[in-house]
Amino acid sequence: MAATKLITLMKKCSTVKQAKQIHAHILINGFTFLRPLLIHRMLLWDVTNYRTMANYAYSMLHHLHIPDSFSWGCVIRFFSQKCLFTEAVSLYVQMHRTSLCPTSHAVSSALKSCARIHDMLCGMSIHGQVHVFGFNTCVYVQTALLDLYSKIGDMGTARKVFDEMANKSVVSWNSLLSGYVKAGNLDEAQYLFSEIPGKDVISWNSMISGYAKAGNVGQACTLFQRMPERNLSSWNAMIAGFIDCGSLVSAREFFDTMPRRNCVSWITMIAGYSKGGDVDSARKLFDQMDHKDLLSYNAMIACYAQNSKPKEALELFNDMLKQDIYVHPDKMTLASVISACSQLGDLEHWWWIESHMNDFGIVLDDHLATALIDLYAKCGSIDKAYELFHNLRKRDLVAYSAMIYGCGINGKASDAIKLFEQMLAECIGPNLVTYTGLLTAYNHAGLVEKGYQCFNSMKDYGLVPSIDHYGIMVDLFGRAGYLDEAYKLILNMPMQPNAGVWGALLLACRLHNNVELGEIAVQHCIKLETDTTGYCSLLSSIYATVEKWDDAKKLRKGMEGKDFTGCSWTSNFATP
DNA sequence: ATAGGGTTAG
Repeated sequence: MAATKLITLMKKCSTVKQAKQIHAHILINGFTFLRPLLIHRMLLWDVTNYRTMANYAYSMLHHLHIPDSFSWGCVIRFFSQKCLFTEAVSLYVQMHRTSLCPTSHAVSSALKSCARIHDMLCGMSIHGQVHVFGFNTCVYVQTALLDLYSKIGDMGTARKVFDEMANKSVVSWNSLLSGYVKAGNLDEAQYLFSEIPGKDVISWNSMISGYAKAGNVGQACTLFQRMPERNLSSWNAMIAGFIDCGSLVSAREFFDTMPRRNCVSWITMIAGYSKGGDVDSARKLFDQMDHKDLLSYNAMIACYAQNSKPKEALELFNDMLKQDIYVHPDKMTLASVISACSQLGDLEHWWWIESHMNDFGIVLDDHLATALIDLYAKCGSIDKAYELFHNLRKRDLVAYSAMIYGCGINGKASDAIKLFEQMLAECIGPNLVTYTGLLTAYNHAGLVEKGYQCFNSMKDYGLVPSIDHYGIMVDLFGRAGYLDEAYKLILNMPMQPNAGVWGALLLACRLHNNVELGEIAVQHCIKLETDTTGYCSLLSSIYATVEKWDDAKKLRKGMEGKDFTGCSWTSNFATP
């Protein structure tokens, strides 16, 4: 077959199977020079299974006897366009080892990929190569470089690259602008915005979301009305801005009036309802969506997981896997799903998912491992949790807090304290969640004095104890028999005590048979919660123990006909 | 090459 014929075939070919046939012909005829062209053509396809494509492109590259820089550039650009950033960077490194001179496509795509995965080590080394290979005047490469620094928030370097650029495009301006917006430097952004020659929609949109994120919705609205042309993103930026300011109603108004909507509009709105705790409205919107993509499923599943509806989260996850057009779950899906399993204490559901990890094409990363630490710890497998914790690449605040809490609920107070000290040594500042775990640990170990010291040390880190922290302290004092201290703590709380706090006191009164405080506590509990049978039964058993039969009788009469055996409150505080 | 969307701990 002639080379020209093969080139025509290449232009028509649209499946991997056809490409393989053409490739075979190329090999038979010895037209190796046609391989880069085939790769190039294939990568222009609009296909859904990028990973298969990417793997194939990669293997083609390695079948070339001497891969040329053009082919490398094509494949690297393809990977970065399809969001396979880690793969793109590793390809660039491989190419660099062959001592080929990269194309501008290769360099700019590699820089973009570094920016997305925050691989600054690689990014900066490519920065060095930019000078070596003489891309000082290439707008694409320089803009990608500027964008890299802009994205990680190093505005000084970003500005330096920008100032030294011989040619700037509107993209370069926008890149710098979005960096200032993200850094919250609105003054600089505003000044830059006024200087941009030939602003486009993206410049306007960046400025709008800058004002909206800073809480200045009024100014965002003004710009929105003044801008010469609006696109979908302009509307979406306004919706996101309203949601950031908590005005869900205005967000919904914009959502309803916009001329067209895309997935981003829907997801922004769903996430907004989720943050506001309005799960029903979120689900209603979700059901109205025509084409649900991965991100819309993720938003809805996360909505359930974050609003204490783990069963619904898992149900939706199962629905997602059963769709006609298969939606491939990703790491973010699993993070929410693991959180749901953890809330249910359902380790077996996770094991089922784990057995499908390869099918999903998901590799465990630190983020998922942290979610798993919480799951395993909650299910009592503290050793497995420790194993995951030790295998983390980097232990951050969330990982430490999850592990400390895990130790706390598993009665390993000394481990929790050790972890806390280790965390401080690594200069990671604790937050309220860390202290919840730590206080839980002291509570389970019954270490009253140390626990109280710990509670008082919160202010050293600028932390104000929440109602839950007070609840744990009341429980700790109360169980140890320091009922007066527990009561004093409640009276001195800076906020209104809730049923949980009074309930902890009531339980302590039951343990130590204190009628006076028990009556006070139960009165507050009844005032604060509708389902009060559990509280009453606790009080009644106090009466019974101290042989106040009349009071016990009276109380039981009041509860007649009510079933309090399955009361969730009593099981929450059940003694070990 | 730039804007607008979904992840983990109580």
